[in-house]
Order: sequence, then structure tokens, then C-alpha cells
Amino acid sequence: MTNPGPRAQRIPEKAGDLPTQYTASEHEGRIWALWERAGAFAADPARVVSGGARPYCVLMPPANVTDRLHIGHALNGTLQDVLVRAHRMMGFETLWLPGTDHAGIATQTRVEKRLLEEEGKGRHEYGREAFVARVQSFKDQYEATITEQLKRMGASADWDRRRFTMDEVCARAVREAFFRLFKDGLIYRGKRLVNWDPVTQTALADDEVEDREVDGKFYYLRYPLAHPRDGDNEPTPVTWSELAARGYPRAEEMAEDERAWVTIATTRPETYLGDTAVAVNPADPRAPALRTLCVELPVIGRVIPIVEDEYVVMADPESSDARARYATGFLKVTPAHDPNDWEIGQRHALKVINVMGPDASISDRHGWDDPEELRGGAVFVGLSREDARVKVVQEFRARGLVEAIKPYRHSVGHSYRSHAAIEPYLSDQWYVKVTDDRLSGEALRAMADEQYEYDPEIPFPKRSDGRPGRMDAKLRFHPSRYARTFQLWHENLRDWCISRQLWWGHRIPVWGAAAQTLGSAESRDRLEDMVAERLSAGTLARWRRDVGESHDAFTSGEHLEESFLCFRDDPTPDEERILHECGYEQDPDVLDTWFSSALWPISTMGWPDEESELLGAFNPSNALCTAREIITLWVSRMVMFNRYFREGDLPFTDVFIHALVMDGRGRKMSKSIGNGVDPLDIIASHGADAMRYTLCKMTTHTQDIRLPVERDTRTGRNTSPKFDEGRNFCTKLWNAGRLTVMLCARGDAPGGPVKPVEPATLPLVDRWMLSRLARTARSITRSIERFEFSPYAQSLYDLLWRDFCDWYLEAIKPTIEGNPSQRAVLRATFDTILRLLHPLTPFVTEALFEHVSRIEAGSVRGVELPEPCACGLLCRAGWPRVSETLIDDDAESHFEHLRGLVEEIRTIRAQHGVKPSKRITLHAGAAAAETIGRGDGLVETTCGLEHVTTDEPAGASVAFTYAGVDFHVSGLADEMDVSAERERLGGAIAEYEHRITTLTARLDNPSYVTKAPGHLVEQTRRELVEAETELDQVRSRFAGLPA
RNA sequence: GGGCGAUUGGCGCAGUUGGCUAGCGCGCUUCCGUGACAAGGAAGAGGUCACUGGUUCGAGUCCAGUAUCGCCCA
Repeated sequence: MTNPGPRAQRIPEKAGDLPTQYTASEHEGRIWALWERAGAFAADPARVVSGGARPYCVLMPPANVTDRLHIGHALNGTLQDVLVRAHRMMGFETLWLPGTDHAGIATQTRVEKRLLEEEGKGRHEYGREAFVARVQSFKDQYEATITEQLKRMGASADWDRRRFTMDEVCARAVREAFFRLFKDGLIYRGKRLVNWDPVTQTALADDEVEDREVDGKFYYLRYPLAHPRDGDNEPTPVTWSELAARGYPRAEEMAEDERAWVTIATTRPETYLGDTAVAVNPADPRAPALRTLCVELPVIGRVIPIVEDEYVVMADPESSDARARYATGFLKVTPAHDPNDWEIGQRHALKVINVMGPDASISDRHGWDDPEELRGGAVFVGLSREDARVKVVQEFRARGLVEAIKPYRHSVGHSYRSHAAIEPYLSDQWYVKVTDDRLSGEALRAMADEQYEYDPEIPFPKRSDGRPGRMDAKLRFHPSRYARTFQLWHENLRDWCISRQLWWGHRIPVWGAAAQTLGSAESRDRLEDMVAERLSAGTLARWRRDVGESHDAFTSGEHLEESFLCFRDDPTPDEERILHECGYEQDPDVLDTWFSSALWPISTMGWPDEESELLGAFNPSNALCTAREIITLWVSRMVMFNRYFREGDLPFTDVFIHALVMDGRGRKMSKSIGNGVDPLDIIASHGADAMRYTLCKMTTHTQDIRLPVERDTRTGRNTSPKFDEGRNFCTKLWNAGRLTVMLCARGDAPGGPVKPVEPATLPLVDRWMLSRLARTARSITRSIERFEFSPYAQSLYDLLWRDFCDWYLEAIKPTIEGNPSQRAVLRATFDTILRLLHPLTPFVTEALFEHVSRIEAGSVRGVELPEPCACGLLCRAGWPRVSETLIDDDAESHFEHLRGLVEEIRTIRAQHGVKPSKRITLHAGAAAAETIGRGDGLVETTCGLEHVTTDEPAGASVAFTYAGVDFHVSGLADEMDVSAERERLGGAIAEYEHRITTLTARLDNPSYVTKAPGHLVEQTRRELVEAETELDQVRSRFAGLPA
């Protein structure tokens, strides 16, 4: 480190130049500006492509533009920045690619809400284009805020490469990906029950639905029995006597001329309007008697069959299963409004009657239009589902058909965005066939072999084309248990609904029409020409869907075929005209946000342009840092898409799953509770480095993070005392730097070229310090590789505070002046610490480096500190290479021995109330004195000794034994404090006695002696002998005390 | 319902293949304004490692079960 560059010519700093405290706000802005001006975080893909450097790339999970970042994002960002800064220093060509996500439904909902509050208008009053423009400006605002927050945290991302999921580059990738999947038959349109959010009026993916416990009721409704309809005649009622004749259990107990009924139990009476069957378990004793019979739905008069299906839970009041206790054995089947009923409907070919509109009110315009039924049912049309429920129960009650109502607590799906109860809703949606082996199979095959759990029950997904089905990629999760989450998800995957009835998002590039209906012969010809031409050019994909007989009543019986055209690029105005003439319309829906997020690893790098340097240099990327729930939402989809579009390449090789940040009471941070924390608030109260240090320290592989939140009454901002630790650490570091600068400023500067200092020739403390340095450098480099963030922070804490400050700096104070070798060690050590620490606390280390890098001192053999690039900044300096030859076991054990002695003496001083400034004398035997002497003054300096002597003490003294050797200290006071000494020795006796008991017990156990490893038994024996001698000595001293 | 995690001094947490006289930070007690640092220094007090069994010479650590809390997916 002697490189006498231009900086080395400058006059060394004086201590007075540095204040005694590190005030983060005085440095952070200035240092960020230095980094930015130097372009320190810009990645150069050309260096990778040309083979000039190894790549390291982290993709920042794009933050939603719905809101400011909270402390959870700060954690996420800190961990990534640690990885990125460390690898940059290690010489990798490093890219950290930042960006934001348009977050379709979340953003649209927020903007709609805001517009409604501020301007009293809904989105339809603006129109699509104007509304999207409003969302756009909302997005701009939050994107700027988020970027600012990340920069203030010190995020060393390549900001010039920032992307947004809806910018042009990303949109192109979305368009191309959709086209290819469509062409390859991996996107289809399906009529299914979807999770419908009636407030935002869009379909939701399964994972956007949250289950919540709700206090509801079970309604017991009687459905009158009838014979199947005979033509248009009124249905014929079934009486109890008739049922009795059919062998229906206990029917004879009923009034025989009265009309018979079955009782169904439901939590949603309003859906009875869409019932198309009643189901009973075939094993139910009542089932045979009911075969061929129907029920007649009250009020609307629909006659529906009774079907037998094993799904139906049989009634059992004694059962431990709540469903059986509440069940009657009869289940109303509403295929259009319940996913389970949908399945039953499919099995029994039942009609599907949708009785609700998109806002979940009862409607006669979305599939329920039987005029006869509507005569009676008109009273329900237009009611909300809640009002309809009340009305239905009223109508049933008026007819004596309500048997009971019981309270019932059950879980109901709610929209994660609007929090409205989800309505299972029948609609046409686009799906990605992720269950296809080309997608989910590839995701499983991506897993690193040692993380995949083989199950003999589940055959390993072999490729459909017969290529080997072994793991061929190396996707690893950290901690490894999350691999299981990933695996189970893909083994139980369902197709992914990707259309959203929103305006904010990527519009689905499909034009659709009922194929046989519209257009003149001429325009149809022109359409066919256009299609043929585009098909051969590969810019269009077509799919015809045979929808058979429509479920919708208004087209019932009609055979339908629909035609869909997917355009690789936008149709020309001419083409659009033809499309319109032939009845084609572009799908009004947009894609699920995760569709564009899934492409993030490649879209941000320029895909589908395969020539893109970024793509070639940095895909696959290295580490992805994210939270647990993201494994299924995002990681899975990125893996599937990256492999599909990039011939099996992974989006990244390692996934680190970090903790969830909760408040002090273990609750998730949320807006509604108001326990969220803005990182800028913490930066204001503690500084960015303190925040980063603390978050990192809390990141272990098991625990979620509890963060007690306090409101600072002075500023009105949230803060947390948790961050004090980080702030204290920064202050300590600052002062260590301050002292280092001061100590190095004294004495003569080395004149001319100096040979590197040879560690073997140095005093004990220096050899010990270098050994500790080498050990720590090795362990933290390993911690970073293993995503062990807490041990990384912890070992640097120990190195800086416990080793460097508490012992090294204290020990060298008297000797460093006029000792260039020691100055070299001091400087090299502190410089190394700064570098190792930089990824964690970048601002304070950069600020100190400005001073430390100017220190003139020689180099130390074995400590290589590569100079920063031209910018001279620590963030572009090389990772320290501390040779393992510096690890010196002898120096460490000698040092530990002396440290123990020092602590013994300090304890005696404290117990005898000796003032810190008071110098005392240590009396030791010749051998011990020699050992102390080889410590080069360590003992004398660190426990306030006047000197060490082999003479017997003349006046009052205190005797003690350390490591089996007798010592005395004198000069504590004029007279010995007898009561203090009695207390001290009494405590020591108790301790030795306890020790001897446990050691003796261990050795008395014959199996310990025979079975435990020999060296352990030996050690135990040695310790026992030592303890026994020392106990004897302490006892005799205690006895010898004056009364 | 399936999967995963946690339970260690007053509080927040470490403890990697079993060898521990169980560590760290905050807080607490006593002393110290000493020439880096009071956001500091020195010395202390404080824990039957949730519970019950098992394996082992030896269990905070491994196994089984119980209880409580939490997360993810249905």
C-alpha cells in the first residue's frame, strides 16, 4: 500500500480536522454526489462479452409504483447492495438493474380512489385514454419518490439503466412473449369460474385472493319436491305419502297429503336463483327414493333434477368435521357461482345459469333470462348480493320454507386489493397453460439436484421430447428449505388466468370475433389475404375456438365458433379497418401484471433482441433477493419464461429469501395499522449506514424481524431504537478512524521507498492483529458467498470494536510514535476494515477513506490493498487480499493468555476500588515475567502497570493465581482492603468448587473415560488438576486474611 | 387441510457437522469526564435453552410427541 501516488504527497491530516461524532447527514449527500459524478455504478457489458471480466448481476425486484417504499424494501435493497458492492470490489463487472412495476390493479385502484375523492369522478367519465394518462402521471410521481428513497439508502444500482414494466423496451418483450406463447398453443381462452372482484370489476389470479374468517350464517331452506316437468305443464308435486311408498326413511311420520321437501343448507341463499340441481350422496339412505325426482325452486318455479354425487358431505351431528355437523345431506348446486358446484355441474352436464352482473348484483342480462322464471324472480333483479340474500330469506319465510338459521364462522376469499368478498364468476378469460411440461416441467428441471426432493410416488417430470429428464440447471434457494416451496408449487400448479378487466396495463394483442357472422364477401376476402400474408411472414397467429353450445341462455342451442388473431406487432390502419369490418375487436382487457414481471430478467436487457450485449453478458443473472410469497408469484414465472424464451437459460442461479419485517408486536407492517416505517425517517434519525447495518445484522436464516416502532414526538416521524446499535457502530468506526489518522500523523514520514514490513519481525499485538484480520477477512468473504448477512455484520463488529478498538489501539498508543512498522500495520489494518465494511456501511467508510488513503505508511507483506480506479473512491477500490499466512496461532494463543491475565488484574483493581489513573506493580515469577515480556508491553499498557518485577512485594499486596501460576499486585492502596479481598476470594472459592464438582462427576463416569475421545478426557483431567491446585491456593489465602 | 419456521437472562436475537464453564446488543448495578469515542471506557448481576419422553459417555444442538405463536399455499 505504499503506492506513492499524488495523494501520498499531501500533508497528513491533523486530528483536529475530524469532529468527534459522525453526523450522517453531513456526509451522505456529498458522498452520493461523488459516486454519481464518477459513474461508479455503471456496468459495462462489453468487458464481459470480450472476456475481460466475470459478470455479476442482480435484478432489483421492481417496486410497485403504488406507494413509497417501506422498511421491508429497505431491507431488500440493503442486502442486494451488500452483494453488489462486495462483488464490484472483488473485480466482477457488476450490474444491479433497478426499476419499477406498473402493478396493474393496485395502481389503478389507488388512482381511481384518489380521483373519486378529489374530483368526484369515476374512470368511465374520463375515458380510457385520459384515465391512463392520469395513472401515468401518478406513476411518474411515485417512481421518482422510490428512486430517491433507494438512492438515499445508498443503493449502488446502475440508475441510467432503470426500467419500468410498461416502458417501450419492456412492452416489446411482452408483446413478443405473448405472441410466441399464443402461437405455440400455450395461451388459450377459457370459460371458467374466475375469482371476480365486484368492486374493481376484474378477474383475479388465485394468489390475489386472501382468505379471511367471517361470521356468517348457515341457512336451512326447504326445496319442495316435484316430478320432472312434462312438456309445458305445471310440475306435479310429490307428497310425503308418495315418498313413503318409495321407501324414503321416516316419510310416514309426515302429514301424508302434504307436499314433500328436502332441506338444503347454504351460506349463500341468494345464489339459489342460479341453482340447476340438488345433489345428494349416493350412499345416503334417502338417495334411492329420490331417484328420478326433481325439486321446484320456490318463487321462480325452476324445476331442477336431484343428482347423486360423492362430493356431498353426509349429515352427522356427532362428527368432528364442522361441515358434517352443519350439513343436511342435500346440497344446492349453483355451477355459475361456486367452484365446487361448477365441478359437480361438469360431472352431471348441468345447465349453468349466471344470475349476477359484474357488480355482483342480481341481473337478468348475463345468462338468466327465462321469461317464466323472471315473472316471479323480478323482485330480486337489481338487488345487491347482500340485499338479495335478505330478500330470498324473506320470500322463503313467507312460504314457510325456512327451517333454521345457525351462526357459522367460515373463511371467505377477499380481494387483496379492494378487500371485497370475491365472487366466483363465470367468464371468458385468457390463460397461460403453465401446467404444460414446457413450462412447469422446465421449472422443476431447473432445480439444483441436491435441492430437489425425489418422491417415488411422483415420477420425475420427463421432457415430452424424450430428452433426459434429469436436473439440467442449477437453481438454488437460500435458505435451502425454500426449494421445497418452489417444488410443491410446480407439482400442484393450475393454469394461470392472465386477463384483467383493467385499463392500466399491457393490452392483450388479440383481435377476436364470432367467425361466421360479419363482413361483406369482399372484406372477408381481404381479411383472408391479410391473414395468409401475415401467417406466412410469421407475424400473426390464429386460433379458432369451438365453443359448442353456449351456456348463455340468449344464444342457447346455437353452435358457435370464435376466431382469434394475435398480432406480433400492431396492425396497420388499413388492417384495422378490415378487422373492424369483419366484426373483429381488440380484446379490451390487459395482462396480469406478473406477466410483464415474469419477463423482467430478459425484457430489461433488450430481449427479444438476441444480439443485445446486456443479454449476452448478464443473463442468467446471479442472485435474486426477495420475500417468501414471491417464490410462487414471481420467481416461478421468471424461471418458466426465461427458460422457455432463452433455450433453457435460467433468469438467475441463486434465490435468497429474506425475512419479513414486522412491528414490535409481531404484526406485519401495514398502512391500515399505521405501523409501517419509511426508510427516509430512519435515515433522518439514525443515518443510512446505521439503518443498513442494523437491518443486515437482523438478517439470519431463520427469523422474521421484529422492529419496535416509536413515534418521535418532536419530528412526528416514526423511528425505532433498534437502529441505535447501527448508529453507535458508525460512531465507533468514525472515532477509530479519527484516532488512526491522529496516530499516523505523528512521527516522521517514511523517506523514500520502503520495503514491506515483515509480519514475523513485529511485536505480539501487531502479529495478533494481523492474524485476526486475516481470519475475519476469510470468514466474511465466505459469509457473503453464502448469503449469511448477520454473521457478516457480526464479525466486522467484533473485529472493529472488540479486537481493533478495545485491544489493538489501546496497546499501540505508547509505542506507535516513531515506529514506522507499527504505523504500516495500523494503516493496513484499518484500511482493510474499511474495505470489508464498505458494502455494509458505504457512506461512513467512504468518508473515512478520504482521510485514511492519504496516510503515508509502508505496506505489510501479506496484506494486498488494490488501489481504487481513477476516481479514487473506496466504492471502486479492490477487495482486500489478506494472506492466510498471516494467521498466527502462536500469536493468538499467547495474546489470549496475556489478555486473561490482564482481565484478572483489572478485576482485582475494580474490586479494590483502584482509580484508573493509579499505576500498580505486578510481581511475577521468572518464567511468567518472561512470557509477559514477550508481550512487548501489552500487559503493562492495558491494565495500568507501573512495571512488572520478579521481586517479592514489600508492602501491602494482593495475591492471585492465574493459569496455575502465582502473582501479586502491589501499590493498589496503602493498606489492603480486607473485606473486598474476602469477598473476592470467597467468590473464587465457590467458583472453583463448582467447577471441580462437574469435572469430577464427568471423570467418575467410566463410560466417559472409555468412550469419549482421548484428548477430551485428557483435557478434563488437566482442568481438574488445575482447578484443585488453584482452589487450595485461594483457600489458604482466604485463611491467611487478617480477621 | 398441506408445507415451513419459531419458543434461549427484563427486551430483541446468535449459537453452521452434538464436546458449553451457553454468547451478542439494548436495558440494569458500581466505578470513571483518562489525550479517539459518554452514541464512550472498566468491572458486575442476571438463563433448570417452551414442555414430555428417547438416542448418546455427553443434547440448546439429533429423534418422537405435546403446547403456544407466526408465515406461505390450498
